[in-house]
Amino acid sequence: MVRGKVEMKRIENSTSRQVTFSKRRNCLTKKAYELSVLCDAEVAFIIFSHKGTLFEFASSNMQKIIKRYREHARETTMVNNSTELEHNVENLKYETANMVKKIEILEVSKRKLMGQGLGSCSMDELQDIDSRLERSLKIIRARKTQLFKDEIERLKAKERLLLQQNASLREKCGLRPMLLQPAPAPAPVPAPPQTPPAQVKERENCSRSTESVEVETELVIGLPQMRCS
Amino acid sequence: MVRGKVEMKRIENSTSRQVTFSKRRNCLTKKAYELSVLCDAEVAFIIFSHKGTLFEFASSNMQKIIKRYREHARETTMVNNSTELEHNVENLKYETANMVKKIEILEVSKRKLMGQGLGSCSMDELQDIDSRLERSLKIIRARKTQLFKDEIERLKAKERLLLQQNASLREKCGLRPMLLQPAPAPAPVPAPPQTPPAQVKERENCSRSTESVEVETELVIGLPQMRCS
DNA sequence: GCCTATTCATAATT
DNA sequence: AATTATGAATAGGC
Repeated sequence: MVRGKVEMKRIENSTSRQVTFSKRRNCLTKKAYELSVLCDAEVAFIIFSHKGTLFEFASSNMQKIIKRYREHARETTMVNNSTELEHNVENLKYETANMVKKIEILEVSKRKLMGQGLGSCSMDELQDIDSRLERSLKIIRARKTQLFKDEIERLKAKERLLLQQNASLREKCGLRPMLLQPAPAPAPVPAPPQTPPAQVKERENCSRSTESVEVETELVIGLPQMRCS
Repeated sequence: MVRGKVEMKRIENSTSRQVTFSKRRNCLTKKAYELSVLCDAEVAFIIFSHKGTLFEFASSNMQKIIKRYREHARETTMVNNSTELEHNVENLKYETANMVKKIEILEVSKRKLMGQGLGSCSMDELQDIDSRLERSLKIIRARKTQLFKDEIERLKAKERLLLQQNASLREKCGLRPMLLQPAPAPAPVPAPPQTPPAQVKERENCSRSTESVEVETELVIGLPQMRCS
C-alpha cells in the first residue's frame, strides 16, 4: 500500500493493528454506505474486533437484513435455523390449540358423566348419559362380581389344598383320616339391590355370571375427532 | 471520484449502476477480507442487490457470526428475536407435555367411568367408581325429574291461561260460562323403576322432589394437578 | 488526530 | 472486458 506494500497477514504490532483496524473499518463503512446509496442495494456488515468489540453497519435495519438473508439462505440450502424454529413454534401452537380443545371436550364430557354441568343438557342428552352410566355400572358390577368370584375360587382351591395336605399328614402320622366334610355347596352370590342408595357401605355383586366385560361401549358423544387423537 | 466526482445518490442509469455495483462490491469484499486478516477481526457482510440477488462475505462462518452478533445484541438491548423464539419453543414444549399428561389422565378416568379399561382397578377403586356413577345417576335423574316437572308446570300454566281466555270469550259472546272442570289433581309422578334395563325407552322420573342439583361431586381421583389446569 | 507519500479504487471510455 | 485518469484510502511518521 504505502511506503512499502503491507504484507497480507495479521499485523503483529498491537498498536498499529488497532490503528489500522479503526481506519480501515471507517473506510469500509463508508464504502458500504456508498454502495448502498449509489446502487440502491441493501448492505449490512458485522465486525468483531480482535478483542470482541462489535461494530455493525446496516443500510436499513440489521434484523430485517439478517431475516431476509436467512429466508434467502433457506430457499437455497434449507439449512436454516431461525425459520425452522419459527416453523416449530407454529406447529406447537397448532397442537397446543388442538389439545386445549380436546381437554375442554373431555372435561365437559367427564363432568356430565359425574353429574355436573347438566344445565345445558337436553332431555335426550340426559337420557343418553343416564343409559351410559347404567351400562357403566353394569360393567363395573360385573367386574366386581368377577373379582369376588375369583377370590372365592382362590380360597376354595386353597381350602382343597389344605384339606389334602391335612389328610396326607394324618396318614403319615398313622392317624385315621378325618371325615372330610363336604365342601359347602356353592352359595349363590346374592343378587344386587336395585339402585342402592349411594351411602350404602357394603357393596353387592351382580349375580349374573361373568358376562364378558368387553361390552361395546365406544364413546360417541364428546370424543374429539382431532388429528392428535 | 474519477473524472468529475460522483454525486452521492442512486445511479439512475441501470447499466452503469449494475457495473458500479459489481466493481464496488468486489472492492468491498477485498477490503473486508483485508481487514479480517490484517487486524485479526471477524467480518461478515450481506448485500442484496437492487434486484434482490444475495451476495455475502464472511471471514469465518456467516451463521456463527450472526449468532455471535445476536448474542451480543441481546446482552446489550435484550431485543433479541431468535433466543426469544427458542424460549417460546421451550415454554410451548413444556405446556404440550403437560397437556399430553392431562389428556391421558382424563381419558383413563373417563374410560373408567364408561366401564372400560377396568383390568387394572382394585376392588377399592371399582367401589369408588361405582359410588361415583351412582351419585351421577342420582343427580341426572333428579335433573330429569326437574325438567319433567318444569314441563308439567308449563303445561298447567298454559292450561289455566287457555281456560281463562275461554271463559272471557264465552262471556263476551254472552254465553253462560262453562262449568270449569276442576284441574285434575296433581298426580304424583310415578316413582322410577330401580336400575331399569339400558334398553328401556321411556324414562322414569325420580319422585323425590327437586332436591338441589348442586350436590357435592368434586373429582378427587384422576383430576390432574397441573399448572395449566 | 493530522500529514504525506504511495498505492488503490473506480468512472468513464474504448 | 481492458484501459486510463484521477480521487480515495491508507501506512507510517508526528
